[in-house]
Amino acid sequence: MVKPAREPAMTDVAKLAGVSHQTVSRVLNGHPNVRTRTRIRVQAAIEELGYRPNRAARVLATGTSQVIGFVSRSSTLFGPASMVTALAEAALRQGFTVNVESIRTLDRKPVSDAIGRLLDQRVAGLVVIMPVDSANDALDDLPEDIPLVNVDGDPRRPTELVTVDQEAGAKAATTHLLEAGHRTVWHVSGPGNWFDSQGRIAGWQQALTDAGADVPPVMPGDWSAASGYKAGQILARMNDVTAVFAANDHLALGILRALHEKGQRVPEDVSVVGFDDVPEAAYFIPPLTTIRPDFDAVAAASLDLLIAQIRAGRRLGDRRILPPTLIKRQSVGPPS
Amino acid sequence: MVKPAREPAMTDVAKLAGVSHQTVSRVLNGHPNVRTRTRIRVQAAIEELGYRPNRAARVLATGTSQVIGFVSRSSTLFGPASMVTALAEAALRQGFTVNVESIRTLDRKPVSDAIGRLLDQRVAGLVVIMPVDSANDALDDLPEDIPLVNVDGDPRRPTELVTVDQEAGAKAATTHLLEAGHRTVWHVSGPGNWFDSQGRIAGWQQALTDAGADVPPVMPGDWSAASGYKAGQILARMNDVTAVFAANDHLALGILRALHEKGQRVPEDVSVVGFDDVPEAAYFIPPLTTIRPDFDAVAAASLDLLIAQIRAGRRLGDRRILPPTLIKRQSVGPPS
DNA sequence: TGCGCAACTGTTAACGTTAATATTTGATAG
DNA sequence: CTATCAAATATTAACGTTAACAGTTGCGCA
Repeated sequence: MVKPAREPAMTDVAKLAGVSHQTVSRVLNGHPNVRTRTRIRVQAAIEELGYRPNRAARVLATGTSQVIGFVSRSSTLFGPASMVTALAEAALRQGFTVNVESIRTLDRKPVSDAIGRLLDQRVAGLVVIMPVDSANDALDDLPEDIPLVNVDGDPRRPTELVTVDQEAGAKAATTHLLEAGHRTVWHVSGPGNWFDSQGRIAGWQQALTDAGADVPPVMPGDWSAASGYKAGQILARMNDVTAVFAANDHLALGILRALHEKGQRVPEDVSVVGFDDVPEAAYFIPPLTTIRPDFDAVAAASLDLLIAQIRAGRRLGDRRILPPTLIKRQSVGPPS
Repeated sequence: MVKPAREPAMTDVAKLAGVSHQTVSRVLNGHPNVRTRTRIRVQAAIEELGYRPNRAARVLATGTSQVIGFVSRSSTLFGPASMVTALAEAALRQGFTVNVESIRTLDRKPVSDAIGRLLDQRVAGLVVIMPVDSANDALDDLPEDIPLVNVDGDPRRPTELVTVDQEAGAKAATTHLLEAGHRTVWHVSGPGNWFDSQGRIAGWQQALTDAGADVPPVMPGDWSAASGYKAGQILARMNDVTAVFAANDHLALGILRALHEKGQRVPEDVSVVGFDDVPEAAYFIPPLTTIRPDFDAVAAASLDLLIAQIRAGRRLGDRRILPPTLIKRQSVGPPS
């Protein structure tokens, strides 16, 4: 008579293999000092019973899991959305799994709660995307010793940080436009409370002042094509605008459309550069010159830093600033 | 002397409150038959110690967790990417958390492995996005009684299914074009092994035959703007093409660009309709008429079905086919 | 043949919950 | 005042692992 009511546990395997459950545990965890013959017998028993170790029991016994907690604002923004899957995949390669807490707003309270829920599950470490100030504050509530990587966080904060070099990217974009012969470059920015926005504004300003060019006022946007479109309508009316650096590709898309509607040709009348290199950017009208951050590299670096901390059992204060690449397409040309 | 080495456990709370740990458990789980006075005392003790229950122990004791497993191909496609966050958020509202297994390919083996890892963690249920056949097969390996919802899966398979009504959407798109006066409508499709593609092709054909219109050959694409561009170049060369239904917005973007390059105006010379209503679609040149599926609703429905199963303790065979909406913009007009 | 020591294996006790069962308390009816 | 019974609380035993330690083998060497 079979009794399939309960899933096989370690003791069942042990009985079948004629060893103690501890030996099964040793085989499972690759401990040395197990005779090859017994190892094989145990593995056969595992196979035969279709035994799978119970994670919860392991977590309880060891006090830690092979799970990484991930906190981010729920969003269909290209960057964050790519991060979830890239991270989950990178984690898998290292034998970890990812638990996602997706929150609506980046205020301190919800972020704190989300982190709390993850800690309750004894996650081995945390990767958080905290691109604005309010969210970063929540990190103060954390215990000191939990491994943590902050993606796109406050560069001034002394946590482990992984981020794209926003300033370098913005500089490259701006310089590229100046080198094409433009006297100055306008900028349509992201939301002011995002560190990414701040970095891109800083890089743009830097490039302009380095070149001795005028620094026009920042046109504020919010990452959306809609806000790019609004800014674009204003820019299209001013006849001294020949070059625009948009803080991301969607803003650029809105700008392209506004320029098109006002009869301004790109790049003949106005040159445009974006940021992100979304997969569609190459098919905008015209194909968009843009800055490409490597999101896979960000995910991989985040995981590297996190796993190093997990191994070390403490924070390491490491950080990675990844340089983005300028992708030249047809939206940039000399001024006419 | 304080000993903060160990985190407070239920017994610590019990001691402080002067009750047994079982009473603490009862308070925590909202069981009846606890005197108000003791409840308050226990809660005070919990507060004072900063006690947080250990999930792993609970999972071990109950045999189930408040975690939902999510399996999907790692991808930055708009649909799937939106689903992760939408689902995580919906889950949170119901007191669940989401564990993501993101895999590179939808072959049977990796899908099976991913599901296995989730089962090891005793997830309460599974939400899987299995838009192609090979992946669906992996579902056969599952135990019968684990709650499961299949998003975008095989409509012919007898699992709980949540999906957008692809046929209805495609029909609406095609009919909209026919009603604008076009004699027929061309279709640039998604990859042939996706159920979504199949449904959209079927709906498009149906609408055409219902209207007694010619059914042109399907132009195959792969969801990418690049493949849309290629198809668009071919379409632009044929002078009897006046209307195109693209299987998604990115394909449509590529088509728009190809038409633009060949000097074909949209919508004067050719009308185009997309599918998905990505946030940028309203800023294409021209703004794209498209079909909008409600991804939040898909996520919410998935969770509803899953939770119903979890409560019932078995599969229920329920399914939800959600109707999408036609969003009219400026890429459609009468033939000239 | 037996000694010693490493290699291997087994035994027992955690880990922190919930479930099942036992006990105490307190109110109510007689 | 007590018997009864429900409500409230306590006790004990799982759940399935790993850790710590104890015990047993077997081999090389004297």
